[in-house]
Amino acid sequence: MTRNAKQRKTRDDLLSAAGTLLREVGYGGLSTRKVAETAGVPLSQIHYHFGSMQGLLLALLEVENDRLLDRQTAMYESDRPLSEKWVMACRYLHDDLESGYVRVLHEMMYAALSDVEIRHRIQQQLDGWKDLLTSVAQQAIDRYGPIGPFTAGELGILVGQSFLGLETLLLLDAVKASEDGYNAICKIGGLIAEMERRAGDG
Amino acid sequence: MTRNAKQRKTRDDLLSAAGTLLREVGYGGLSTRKVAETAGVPLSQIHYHFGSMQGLLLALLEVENDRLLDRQTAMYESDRPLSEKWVMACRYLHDDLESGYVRVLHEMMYAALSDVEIRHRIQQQLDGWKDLLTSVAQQAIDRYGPIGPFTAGELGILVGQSFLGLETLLLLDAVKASEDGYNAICKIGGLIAEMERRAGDG
DNA sequence: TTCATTTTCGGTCGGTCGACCGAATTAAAT
DNA sequence: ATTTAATTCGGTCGACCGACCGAAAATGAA
Repeated sequence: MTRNAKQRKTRDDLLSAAGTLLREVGYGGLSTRKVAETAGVPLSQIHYHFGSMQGLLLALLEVENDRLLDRQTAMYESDRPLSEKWVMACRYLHDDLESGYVRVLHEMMYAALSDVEIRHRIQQQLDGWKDLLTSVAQQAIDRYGPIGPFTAGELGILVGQSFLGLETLLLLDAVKASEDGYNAICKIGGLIAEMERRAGDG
Repeated sequence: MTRNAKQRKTRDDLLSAAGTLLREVGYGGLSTRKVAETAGVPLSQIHYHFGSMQGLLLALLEVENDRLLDRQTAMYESDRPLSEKWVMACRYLHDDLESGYVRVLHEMMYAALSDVEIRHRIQQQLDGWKDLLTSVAQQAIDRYGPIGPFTAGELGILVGQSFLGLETLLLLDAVKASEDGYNAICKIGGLIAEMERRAGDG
């Protein structure tokens, strides 16, 4: 293994360990020592590679969010009907919840409440999600005409914040609420399918 | 001041101080000493009145949530048209955000991710919100007929999780997103008004 | 007043935290 | 082979944490 490869491995191990711990013990339960121990690397490597605990978390945030946003973007760029894309998005939600990614991202959002640098990053990434969902909504409006009184931006965000809120419910294991929440979101896919059928291109 | 009154004052001061600090420095920035200092009472009073830091937080959670849920319940029980109630709900959201209550409740939700006792409380309270919103949705369905393919429970949660997600965006100062989010939520009130007009009882 | 109970108080305990340091090790350059 | 720089490592620093203690004060009953 070359020097650079080894260096990168240590870096990745630290990022991976931070993600694992974030899922297991949450943001408040994180510590440099636990991360280093979980990664199986010396404590000092955290400061060497990321400068500080915050630096590590910022890097982790970027890695995790890019992963999700890229996948979602690719999915929406495929040329399936929108209703199928919606079903895929619902399935992604389910998968990401099981894998722990949702937990990681939400932990970072809470970290953002008390850390301006993390907040700025989160804001940029939320902008990315808004742009994606808005463009999807715009395509739907272009094809099927206006949807209620909403602009594409409003529609995109309405969808986004519904998913966001549902994620919160699911993370909290609010069973009574989250079941209906997931069903409601899924049924919206049915509404989209109906819209496609009326336009004759389902 | 009687003995009980003084005792209650100390208790309330601690709860109020915990809320203040939760708004200012977040859950992670809390400490028994800061709370005691902010409240202007000795450190040991926290353990005397609440047994532990967690006990204090559970009490705070109850106080803050009851306040909001009671107000919202009373508002929905008034006999204004639903569209007006919706506008009120949007105004409450705005007020609660400015006052910091939203921040406190969301900080507690974050804490709930890593603390089972807090999580159980949060779950109970989310159930309370679901019940309220579901009954409102049920009334609307009774009066105006089915709304899309949604049950009352699904509709209530759909609304609830949209507000929840919007709160997250607003807390994070995700300006680009939250403006459209707030507008979209408000416009739903317009849709409700239209529904009322069609039924001839707006 | 005397006494028992509740409440308040300052102080301290063991423990964990993030940050940092200087020595040791490794890899590349000459 | 020797030098130089990059990287790894164990260990330690001061700061802060929640929990707890025993003494002291306040309170109400006798």
